[in-house]
Parts: sequence; C-alpha cells; structure tokens
Amino acid sequence: MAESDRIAAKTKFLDFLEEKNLRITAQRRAIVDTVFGTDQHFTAEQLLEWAKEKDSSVSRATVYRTLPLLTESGLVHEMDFGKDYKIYDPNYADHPNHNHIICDDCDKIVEFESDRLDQLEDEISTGLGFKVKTQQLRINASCEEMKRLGECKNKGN
Amino acid sequence: MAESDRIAAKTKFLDFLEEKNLRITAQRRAIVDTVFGTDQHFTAEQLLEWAKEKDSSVSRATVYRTLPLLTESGLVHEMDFGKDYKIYDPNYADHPNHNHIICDDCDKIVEFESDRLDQLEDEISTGLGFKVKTQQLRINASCEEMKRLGECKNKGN
DNA sequence: GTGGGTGCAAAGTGTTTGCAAGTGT
DNA sequence: ACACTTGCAAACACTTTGCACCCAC
Repeated sequence: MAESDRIAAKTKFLDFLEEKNLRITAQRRAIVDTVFGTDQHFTAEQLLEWAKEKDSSVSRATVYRTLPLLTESGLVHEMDFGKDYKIYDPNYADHPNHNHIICDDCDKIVEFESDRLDQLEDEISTGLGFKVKTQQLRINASCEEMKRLGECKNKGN
Repeated sequence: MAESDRIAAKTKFLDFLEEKNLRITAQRRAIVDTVFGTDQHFTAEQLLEWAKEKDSSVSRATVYRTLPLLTESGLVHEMDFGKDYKIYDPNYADHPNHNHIICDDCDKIVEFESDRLDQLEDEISTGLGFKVKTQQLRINASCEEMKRLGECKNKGN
C-alpha cells in the first residue's frame, strides 16, 4: 500500500468522524496516525503500544473504544484466526475483498486476492437467500514449504 | 446425519480415547453421548447443560477439558463467528469440508458444501506454498430474504 | 495401586463500562 | 456551554488451572 493511499484512508476516516459528529481528539489522532501509518496487521494491544509512542496519554480504553469506529468505517477489518486476540488489518481501503492465510507455527499472515473466489462466495450466499454482510475465508496452515525455503522462522511456540 | 453415523462417530471417539490411553469415565460418556446424540451446533455452555441432564455430576471444567479432545479427534469442529463464544459442530465425521453462513440477526446457521469452493481454496493455498491444516469460510449475513419468507424470527437483539 | 480424571473455586485474559473530570466545537 | 471523550479501575464473559480427592484400568 502506497503512502498516498494511507494518507487518503486517514482522511476518509477523519471525514467519517465528522459526518457522525464525533470529535477529533489528540488521542484519536494518535491512534489514526498509527493505524494508517503502516500496512501491518496489529492487535489491540500493539495499537495501544504504538499509539502511546505518539501520545502517551492514549489509554487502553480509548483504543478499545476507537477500534469499533475504525471497523465501522470500513477502512479497517477485524479478523479472527482462532487465537485469543483479534487481528486488525488497515489495508481494506483499496482491497476490500482480500483474504488471508495464517501460519499456525510462526503466526505469519499472507494476503491474497482471488476474483474467482469472491465471485463463487457471492453466488453461493445469494443462492441460499442471504444478504451478505461480511465474509472471511480463514485458512490456518503450516508453512512447511516456506520453512524449506528458509522463510518460516517459527517465532514463538 | 443419520443415527447410525452418529453412533459410528461416538465409537470412533471412544477408540480415539483408548489409543491415547485416556479413560472412559462416566462424565466423558455423558458428554460424548450428548455431542453425538444430536446434529445440532452447540456452545460449551449448552453442552454443559445438556450433559448435566444425563449425568448431573458433569462440571464445566470437564466440559472445557473434553472439548479439545473432541476437536483433536477431528470429529467435532470448533467455529468462530465473531461472537464471544465458540460454536461446535458435530457433523464433521461425514462432511469434513462443509462451510457455514450465520445470520447476525437471529444467529441461525446454515451449512453448505461446495466442491468448487473447496477445490479453489486448495489450489490457492498450495499455490502460495502452504500446507493447509484447516480452512473455514465464515460468512456473516442478514437473512432479509428469509425474513420475507417468515423464517427469521430475529430472536434476541 | 497408580496415574489419569474430577469438581470446585480462584485465577487468567481480552474486552467493556461506570464515573467524575476534561475538552473540542 | 454542552455534549462528547477520556483515564482509571472495577466489572465482565468465557476459559483455564491448582488442588485435594476420586476412580478406571
């Protein structure tokens, strides 16, 4: 994701706040700068840590109160890979339909897009009479292939 | 799922316990009878409640200690739809690759299978160099169509 | 007999919330 | 000014765990 896209996403979110008559506080600014200052996935706890570096007055409560706004705006997606924490992805402004594979060994996440997959998912859902809100293909894998290539460091575990 | 299949699944699980030198206790028997006595999805709390009807000595701790064994055996799958509890599905013995759509309004879950989807998922994962462990397509939807047909009661919320 | 299993209640973990004080508009 | 926001710490909901007793094998 190019820096210009990230700045655009940030602007969109500030507009989103304005539309909802929500205030742009110093804490929210720090959080937003953090979120759209990277294309990395993050947890609530990581966001708190990073945002605190920009503004030490940011508290855990504010992070947890801001995350729903970020996801509601559609600019950040919440993902659940069966770990005990949720992972947030700030790359949805440009690629709203991408999917993820997570390596259960090293927690590495790889993003991918597939038009065929999206199309098939829509087809099935509509065929079953549902109005789709969100869909998430979650693939848990072990990157044994990557290990062979020397890319899986097996951090943790 | 036919009753004969459920009995087969139960037998498989008891074999699984034996192979691992784990004991078949009265409490585990009550839990297993419950799990494979239905084809309904359930939560940990529901399982506790149902199992207690068969054997009132079953405790929450034992349910939580048995669930990992059930999923490890491959006969029950753990699913996460972003609610604050996990949902367990005892129908994996016969249909290991089925997927789910959940209605965020009424919590209704519909199962479906799609060979094309499974095939495409495999293709993509393998292409990215991963050895797939599990894959779960999670679709959150609102069954507005079903409401029109009078099937969505919008329980709760 | 012994090593695994159990219930209980306390502890853990990620997240939410009540409250009084603070602040953007 | 007024309503929205904040930090703090207590509260929550689900799940895990230490311990002493119990029981399947």
